[in-house]
Amino acid sequence: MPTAATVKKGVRAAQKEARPKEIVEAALAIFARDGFAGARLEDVADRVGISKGTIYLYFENKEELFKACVRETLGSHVKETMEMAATFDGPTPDLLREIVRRISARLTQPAYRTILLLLISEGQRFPELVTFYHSEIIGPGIEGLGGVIQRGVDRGEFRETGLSKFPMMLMSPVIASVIWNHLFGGNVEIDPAEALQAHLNTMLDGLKA
Amino acid sequence: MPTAATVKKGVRAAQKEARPKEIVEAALAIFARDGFAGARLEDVADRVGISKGTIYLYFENKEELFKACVRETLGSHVKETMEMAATFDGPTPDLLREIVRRISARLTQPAYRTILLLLISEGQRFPELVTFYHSEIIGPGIEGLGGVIQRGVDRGEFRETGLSKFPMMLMSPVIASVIWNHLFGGNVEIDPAEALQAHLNTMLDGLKA
Amino acid sequence: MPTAATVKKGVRAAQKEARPKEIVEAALAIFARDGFAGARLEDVADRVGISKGTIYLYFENKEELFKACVRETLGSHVKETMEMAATFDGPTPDLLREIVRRISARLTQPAYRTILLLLISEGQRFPELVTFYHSEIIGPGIEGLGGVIQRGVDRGEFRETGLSKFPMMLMSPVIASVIWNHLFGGNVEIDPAEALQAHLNTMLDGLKA
Amino acid sequence: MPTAATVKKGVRAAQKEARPKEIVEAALAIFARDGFAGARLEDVADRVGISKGTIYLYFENKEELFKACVRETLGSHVKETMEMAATFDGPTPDLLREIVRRISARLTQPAYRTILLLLISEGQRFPELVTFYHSEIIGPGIEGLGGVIQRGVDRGEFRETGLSKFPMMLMSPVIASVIWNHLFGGNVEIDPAEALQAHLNTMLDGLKA
DNA sequence: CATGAATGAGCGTTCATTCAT
DNA sequence: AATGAATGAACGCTCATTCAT
Repeated sequence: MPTAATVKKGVRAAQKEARPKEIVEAALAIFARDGFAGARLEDVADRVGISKGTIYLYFENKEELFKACVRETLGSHVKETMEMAATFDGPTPDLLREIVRRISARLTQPAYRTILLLLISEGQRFPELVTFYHSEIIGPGIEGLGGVIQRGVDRGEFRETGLSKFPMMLMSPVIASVIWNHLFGGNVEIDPAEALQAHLNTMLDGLKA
Repeated sequence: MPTAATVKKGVRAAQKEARPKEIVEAALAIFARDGFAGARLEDVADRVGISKGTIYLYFENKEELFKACVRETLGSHVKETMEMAATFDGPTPDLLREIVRRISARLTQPAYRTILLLLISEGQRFPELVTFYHSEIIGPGIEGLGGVIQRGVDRGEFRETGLSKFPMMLMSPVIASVIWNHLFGGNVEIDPAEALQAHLNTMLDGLKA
Repeated sequence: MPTAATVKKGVRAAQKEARPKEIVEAALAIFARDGFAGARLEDVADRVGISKGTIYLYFENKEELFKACVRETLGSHVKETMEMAATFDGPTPDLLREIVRRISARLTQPAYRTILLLLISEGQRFPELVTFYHSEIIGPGIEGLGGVIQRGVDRGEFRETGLSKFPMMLMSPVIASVIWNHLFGGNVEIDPAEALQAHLNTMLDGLKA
Repeated sequence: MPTAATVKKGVRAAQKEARPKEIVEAALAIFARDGFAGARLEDVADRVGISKGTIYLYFENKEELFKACVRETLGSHVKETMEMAATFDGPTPDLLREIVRRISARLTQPAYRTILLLLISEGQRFPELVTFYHSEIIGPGIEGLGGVIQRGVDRGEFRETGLSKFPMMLMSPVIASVIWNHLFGGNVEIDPAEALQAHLNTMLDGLKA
């Protein structure tokens, strides 16, 4: 039976456990707006409603906070998608569309987009993050997409084209439109899904055996 | 034939005239490495072999120096390419290949790549640069590529596809590969020309009427 | 009787509350010695025994610190003196002596002298301070002194003289002697009180009806 | 017969001789506006229409330039006035009025006012200037005025008052009104001559035997 | 656990001064 | 004599980080 004290403690404990996530979320917003060097930890603290010092109870320093932002957001979605692909049982074009759609959906989520853009900007300064990103996301992604294209060729659905060498290029319209919207969003917004659709349509026609 | 006097004068004058370009080149390297906020003007100065104060003889402040870097590097190459396209007289696929090849060649020049990446990172903080970039490069580029695709459709060489709505997506593999190499260059380098080639081959097949 | 806790808290709180005054005092000394432009905030910090950055926890910038010095020191003494004058009930010469003595006492306090001299030096760069000074000190002072002279004339104690037009000129020997001592103090010090006495004696004789 | 060359040389020589005075005049204006520390030599150079470096052909450094400004402007007017006084042959009040009027006229000349204010602001940093000022202007002035007052007492025109001890206090309304106008000139301008007149009238009545 | 006052290293910018021309 | 490009020391201000409470 929880006493008043233990209840309080429970609230506190819950708060304490939620803190890192709160901080990471706030930090993500500030890093997105100001870049790594330009971001001020005070702005992060203000956004969470805590004091600057508190951040240091959960993260060693600014750099570690940044890394946590990236690691936390990335997750292992691609791996799961690829596992799905392995058991897929239908025409390869449909499979390809589904895979690309999934990755694209992920890439265009606000938090993920932010991370993508931050990795582009700050990647050089955080090689371990890039390595992490590569091993978690990019490597499996390439392998998976490559496998699917090969499946299409093997099943006589696709011609043999240079694309098998650069399967990640299938994602290029999504990446390009994310960047496009980030830069020129104010003027002409591109719908990444639509751009991707158009791109895929053309590509799949081009790939057709 | 220059006299001693003109030579002497020339040395001074030449040095002075060369300064801004030297500084911009050095700044470009430092900005590329450290970002705008992270860059130290002292590093720029050291790279040129001058003192920090000298930078201020040529640029009002850090921000103006950054803008100068962008403006200087961008130039008006796209416009010229598009003017070429207007007078081209042959099969549209060939024209498209040539245009994309040219833009791609430009985009993959080291200085230009740097600017591209810097615009992605810092564009939010320099809206006028983005506007400038849009009006000098992107606007004409879209218009030009769109016209060429339309030309193909008009001449019965291309089918009508969604691509006419997003002509800039033709460049997406180049942009994606530039970013790819920037991030993962250490691991798996993509040759943008080759990636582009593969992409174009597939696309043009897909576009074929 | 304060418990250990309140004492502890008190020490902190007291320290924090005392900081602005400490800084202002130190700044006053440095500004007096070096002028506004010549003063170094590091000297101010050293004088208080804090670090440069700490000043910025209490004052927005050098200019605001300077303004705070002036505002803090000026106060509203003149107004109070003038209110006293309104209820005075005796011969006007005695009243005039008392008023001038009071203002003089204030003007010759070290901090006040410093401010007076700083206003002379830097007033042009801080028009709002001058306006503040005028409205707090000078305006009421003129009005008050003028009223007292008029009182003397009305009561048949003073002749009508040009002095009614420039009542602040009654203070001129004090101002002049403050400046005199500031400049030549090392050589021949003037006792402002004595100078004022001599001046007033002569003036009051001259004013006598 | 001067050739074109010698004429040119003559012009140059004249120019060269005029330079220091030009520079001092410009410097005076800048020092008056910005104070010693705040003044920029480039502003001085711009005002003359020369380059920064040229100043150093005529003055060792900023400090010497400042000193030159003061020394050049001060001159020895007081001494001459006092010599006049020695041969004056009429009622002492008239003599006193004349002397004070002369000094006052000098003190209110723009250049001289500027110097007076600069000495007040910067005197502490330039003790030798203060000494110079004292020996050239103040010392003779005190002695002269004191002598005149004594003359009045000796001739039975003045009473013995404390003023003989502080003869420079006779000038206090002029000094005070110069400062007054410097600070509050925008609001209520005082005519130093008129203020002096009023002051003298009262004083001389008060001094009357 | 949380605070926030304090630190101090660091950077952008200025400007008196120098010196090759 | 005059220039003006270049220097470099200095200073205002910021902010990640620490630590006593």
